[in-house]
Amino acid sequence: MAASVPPSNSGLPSRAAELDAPAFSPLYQQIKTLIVRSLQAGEWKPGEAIPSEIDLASRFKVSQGTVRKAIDELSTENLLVRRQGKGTFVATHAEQHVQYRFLRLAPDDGEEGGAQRRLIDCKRMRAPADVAKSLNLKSGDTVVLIRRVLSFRGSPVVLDDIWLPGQMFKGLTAEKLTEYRGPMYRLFETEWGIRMIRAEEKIRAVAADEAAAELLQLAAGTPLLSVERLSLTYDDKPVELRRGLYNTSSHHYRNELS
Amino acid sequence: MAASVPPSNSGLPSRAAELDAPAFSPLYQQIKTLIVRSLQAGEWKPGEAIPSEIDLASRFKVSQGTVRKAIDELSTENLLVRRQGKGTFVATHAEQHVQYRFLRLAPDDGEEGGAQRRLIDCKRMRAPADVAKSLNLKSGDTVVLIRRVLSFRGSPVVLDDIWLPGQMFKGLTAEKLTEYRGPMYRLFETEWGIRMIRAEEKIRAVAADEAAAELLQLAAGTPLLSVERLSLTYDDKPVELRRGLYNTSSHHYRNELS
DNA sequence: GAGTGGTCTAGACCACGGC
DNA sequence: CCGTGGTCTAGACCACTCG
Repeated sequence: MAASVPPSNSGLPSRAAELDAPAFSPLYQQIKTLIVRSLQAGEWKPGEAIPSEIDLASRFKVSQGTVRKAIDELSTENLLVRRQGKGTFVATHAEQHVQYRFLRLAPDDGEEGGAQRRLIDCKRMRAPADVAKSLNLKSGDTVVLIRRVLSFRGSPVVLDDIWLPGQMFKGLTAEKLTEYRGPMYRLFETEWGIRMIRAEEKIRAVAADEAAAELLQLAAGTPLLSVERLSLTYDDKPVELRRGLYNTSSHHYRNELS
Repeated sequence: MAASVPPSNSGLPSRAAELDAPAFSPLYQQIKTLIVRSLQAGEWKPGEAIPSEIDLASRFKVSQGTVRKAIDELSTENLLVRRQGKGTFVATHAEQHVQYRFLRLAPDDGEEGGAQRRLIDCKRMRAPADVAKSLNLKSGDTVVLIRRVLSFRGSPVVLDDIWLPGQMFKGLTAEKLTEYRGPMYRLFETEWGIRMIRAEEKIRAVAADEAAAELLQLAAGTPLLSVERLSLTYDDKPVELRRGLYNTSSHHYRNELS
């Protein structure tokens, strides 16, 4: 970390031997990288507070303002959560102000109400080619397939097929899933230390096939929202492929554009 | 604008006579409001540069850092665009790095390729109740209804019904729409000074009815993505209701979650 | 070289939360 | 009361753009 005198870009990253590359990284960017490394290494766990800005500033030998800018960005990226007067905390999928941070489904009338989960299946198998490709696995690697249904006010609305790298999720069993109270992503954090940071979704309209129709209690051929979600952890490493079918007869997928 | 000495919240807004309200608004927030007012009033037009940070700082009698923070936020809200070495510019739907800033449809294979537009209809009428409600109009107010089809590589993919407040869009005719080259939102900016800032979408899966099926050249009953978009201008005032039907057989709606 | 945004620092003070 | 994040200032220097 460049000290007080000329901040002449003498930090850790950048300075790579790539010709004609910009190869300039501001100090606060380097601090960001260092903080993310610590998060990744588990130095501070989800829900815990990280050191205060002043502490971090002295640790990295930079001014508080520089640490502040780094934390600001990590905060807008939802890796950290600032709480005035209390401190800065590692973001978590539990106790998040909203449960189901990644589920964009909303009831047409306002009435929220929690979801009931029903586990249909949970097994280990060899990854199909397309799944392997999305998860950056070798074809033939083992994956966990979870199939489940979410119901709202008694009506089944979401059918999810969830694919996870078998290597990462050792000991994931149907029992663990059914026993656990709380969001699945919270279980992933506490049990395997895997945090979903962001996700990319591809959405289309499809007709319900026989299997889906039965599980969602509707007629085959009914139009359903198909939501394919690839969830990523630090460094944009993909760790979950989720294929959901949503019955949108009384719910909708909401999105904000800007 | 509070001068150099105690920045004791003596700005323009806040300080309202509302009891037990927080009633504290940081300086940079007040600056933000002032800048938005100028944008709204058309002091700087889309695509133009706004005054430099130093100029604005002296104009508002605050430090450059405070103006900077205000502009930073307006920039992440996509109202302004910063360009190092050149200045800060009013965001526009034209010449935006991507055309169709609000259209989240992507082809399944990477191949981009522009859209062909075909205008089906453009007429003025009394607003249906639901449309009036969404657009904050009185039922019976006149609205413009535009119906059009977007095609990619020759295949019709999107059928849009676009509802606009008649009062705001005086002189909008089918001719104007067909003549104009470039995104519709750009036309709205130049012709009526109306800028779409952000939008909210509700997405569901529906079956194609006869009319939609014919226009999109597919069988009735085919599952389609229904995208209802409410576009807002400054102050979150709704100015467009757009109901789109997307054929997602070779395209998908992409979304980023974080 | 002049002008613009971008980074970094140092220090003062304010608002909030909890002991 | 103290410690935390939040705001504001002032000034220095860097990187980018353009004439």
